[in-house]
Amino acid sequence: MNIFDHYLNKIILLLKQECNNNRIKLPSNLNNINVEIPPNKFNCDLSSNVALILSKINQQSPIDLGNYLKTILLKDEYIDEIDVVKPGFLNIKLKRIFWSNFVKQILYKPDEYGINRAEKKKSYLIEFVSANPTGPLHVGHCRGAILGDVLSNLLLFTKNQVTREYYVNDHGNQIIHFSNSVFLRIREILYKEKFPNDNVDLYPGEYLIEIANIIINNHKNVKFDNFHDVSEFLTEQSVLESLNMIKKNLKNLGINHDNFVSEKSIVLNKDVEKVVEKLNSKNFLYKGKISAPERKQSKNYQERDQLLFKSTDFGDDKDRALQKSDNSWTYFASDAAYHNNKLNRNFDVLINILGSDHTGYVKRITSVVEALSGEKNKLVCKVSQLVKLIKDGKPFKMSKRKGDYITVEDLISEVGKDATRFIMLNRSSDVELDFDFTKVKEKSKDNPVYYVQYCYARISSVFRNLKNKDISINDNVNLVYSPEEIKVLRKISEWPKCLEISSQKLEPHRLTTYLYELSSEFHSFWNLGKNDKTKRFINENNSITNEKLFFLKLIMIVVKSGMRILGVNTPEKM
RNA sequence: GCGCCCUUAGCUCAGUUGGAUAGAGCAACGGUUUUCUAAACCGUGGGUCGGUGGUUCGAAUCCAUCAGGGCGCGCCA
Repeated sequence: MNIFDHYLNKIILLLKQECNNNRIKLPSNLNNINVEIPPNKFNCDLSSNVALILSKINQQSPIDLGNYLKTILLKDEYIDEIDVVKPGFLNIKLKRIFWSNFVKQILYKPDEYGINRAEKKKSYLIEFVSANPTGPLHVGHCRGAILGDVLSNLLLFTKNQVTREYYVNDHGNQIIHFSNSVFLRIREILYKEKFPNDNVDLYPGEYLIEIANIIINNHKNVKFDNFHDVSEFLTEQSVLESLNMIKKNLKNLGINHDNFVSEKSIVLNKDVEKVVEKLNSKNFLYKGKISAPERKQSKNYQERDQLLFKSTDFGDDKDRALQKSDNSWTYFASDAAYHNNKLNRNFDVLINILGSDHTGYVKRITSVVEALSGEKNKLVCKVSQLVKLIKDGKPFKMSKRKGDYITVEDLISEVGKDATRFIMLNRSSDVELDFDFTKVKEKSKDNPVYYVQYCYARISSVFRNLKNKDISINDNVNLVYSPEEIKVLRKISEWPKCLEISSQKLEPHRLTTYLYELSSEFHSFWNLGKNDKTKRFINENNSITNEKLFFLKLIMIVVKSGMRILGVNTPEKM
């Protein structure tokens, strides 16, 4: 249960009663009234702005109104005291019996904690990674991949339906260049023909040699004399082998997609023609010219009539081309077809995770989805900003042209899956992220991954050292918690709120922040036991009180489920 | 020139969707281990929330505008 929502509802109910009895006036909109986490210094459990919101309409000062509301709220069986503070906040302190019930309630249904059953559940399609099948994943793909995966976990945890999808761009010029590169590598291996290093269209990466070797070994009877003769076969095989590499990378990152949708199959199925027809019938297409880009370098731009989609109707800067000069479809056209395909599958919400280099693409694709579906926020695009790699205090850049970029494989073998996932989510996706190899590998409190894992390991060690640990929960047990323990319980009580905001805003980085804070509260409490034996978990009889046992279990539940959503392990020993 | 993102302590960043005296970590300095894991804890110092104007009981948060940084900007995918 979310105690903040719970008390907000209680307060609103009481206000309505007071209003019916003509003792106070209420505005038509009560949405601004809230019950929040109080700032740390106040030592209370809940905080509400009711008096501030209602003071105007009731023509009373917030403090006076607050004092009146206080007398009403104190009738609640679990409210211990209320302070009316400066501008007019009500700071509410709950009785110890409340915390006793709170703990028991979670332990009755540990798997349910944090899930808002009242909330409307939706079905989501999350498209993420969708890197071109022209080689293994590199660090640049990593952040978006983890973001999409954890977002999926999060929405699933809160009982929504989620489909994880990868769009395979196995069609178009890039793929031709790619399979041509594989062809030349095959020639290099078989006939010692030198691979041309000066052609910018070709893919220079070393992994192409690997792919070439696999294809040679699997198809010994195929002759690689002329690219055009084998191009179809070779493209298929090259894409297949790249996808195998990518899937292996994803697996090592702990990511599993439900679907891989092929662009080629969309094109061959004439889905592009269908979507063009659909857009045309809705009057969103026309033949016309678009202006040259405003950038200084592009001087040799030639205007010509082409088939355009009216994305400016939806707020885009310019209308967008669907056909190239050779009358083949643009990437945008086939992507429109793919999104139409998504819409036909009847999801409530579509989410695309994109890298920052695709920001310019967001408007046209949301526009076309709006045009096709008639719904404004049907497609939500989350853009994740760049990752800056740092090693030994110095940034190091990767360059795709030279083919010497850092792969996901390098990353994982260097710092491990857990640290990679946690650190990639340690910041809001809206800001650039420093990924410092030396720091991420560090095993100390400076490294948030270990800090949270260590919290779990410490709790596990208590259970290892205990003899009697199976005390069953009982309605009649009244758990009496100390102020220090209640401090930790308050943090526990914020968990459902954290989950709710994270899933509403699609911001999983809030989980890492929360887990770090919870761990910090726990470590502080742990260290109190150094000076005060009564604060230790295991007492002289090598046993544990109900309070402490349940307290530990609670923290374990939250840390474990939080880390599960992040896809990070919680080892019992460190 | 246009679009998106960012600007908060010396550094890296949170900030509960407009609230209270703005919070962490790092770095600096000082302390804590006969005791459940010191991969930890406690304390001290550190701020014009990029600038300016506006909206209101109240702004880091919303609006306008300016400045600085990042990413992108024909039919490449």
